[in-house]
Amino acid sequence: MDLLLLATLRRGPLHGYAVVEELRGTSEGAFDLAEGTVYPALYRLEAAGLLASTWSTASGRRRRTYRLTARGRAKLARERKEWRRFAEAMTEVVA
Amino acid sequence: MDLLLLATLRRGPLHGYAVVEELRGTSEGAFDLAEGTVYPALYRLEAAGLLASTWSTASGRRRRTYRLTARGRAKLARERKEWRRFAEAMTEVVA
DNA sequence: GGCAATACTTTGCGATCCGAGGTATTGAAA
DNA sequence: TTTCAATACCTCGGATCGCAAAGTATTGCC
Repeated sequence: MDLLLLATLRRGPLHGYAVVEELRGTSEGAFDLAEGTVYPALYRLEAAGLLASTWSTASGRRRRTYRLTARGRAKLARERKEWRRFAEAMTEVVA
Repeated sequence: MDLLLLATLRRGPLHGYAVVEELRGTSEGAFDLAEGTVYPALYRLEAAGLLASTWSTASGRRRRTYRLTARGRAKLARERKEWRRFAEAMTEVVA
């Protein structure tokens, strides 16, 4: 989840709902994450200092927009490495 | 976990402890799973009818040897497909 | 005799995913 | 004009699960 969210925000800030839709889109439905999953995960990442958020209003709806912090970018880099290592090991075992 | 264990047993039966060692080996330490993880997972898979086990004794030590059932093989095939789909989606998002 | 390795078991904590329900606003359809 | 889908957020509770930790028992080496 952490990697998923950090990666989704790597191209620029997005608000929570947009993150959900982005993930539904780019993964062709493979990651159809419930809001009850994504929102708490975003809070967690912000609490950990990996994301920062700001409130705004667009067409009468309040939005909370998240962006990567420096630590978030560093974490993303680590997580990507870890994912590659994991995927390789899986391929090795499952092959 | 399920995929990991089913895949490890696809070449033939192994007893629990051997499964742990096998996973440590083929993944070059990437999957250093605690026994408290593997044994309960094996019980779960057996309870689900995906594995079957038989007791034996080798050099004074009792062993529980697991093998894939027909349903286990079917499950393995499904899980492999699912893994590939997941890995592709991850690559798409993380790329 | 002691200690590492083999082999299996159980308990309990912490993390986390998700379904389900809730609030509020906008805009289009009926 | 009322209703409903879509947008956008929040929160609770159940269920699962990985793992650390501790325990039992045997063999075999030092």
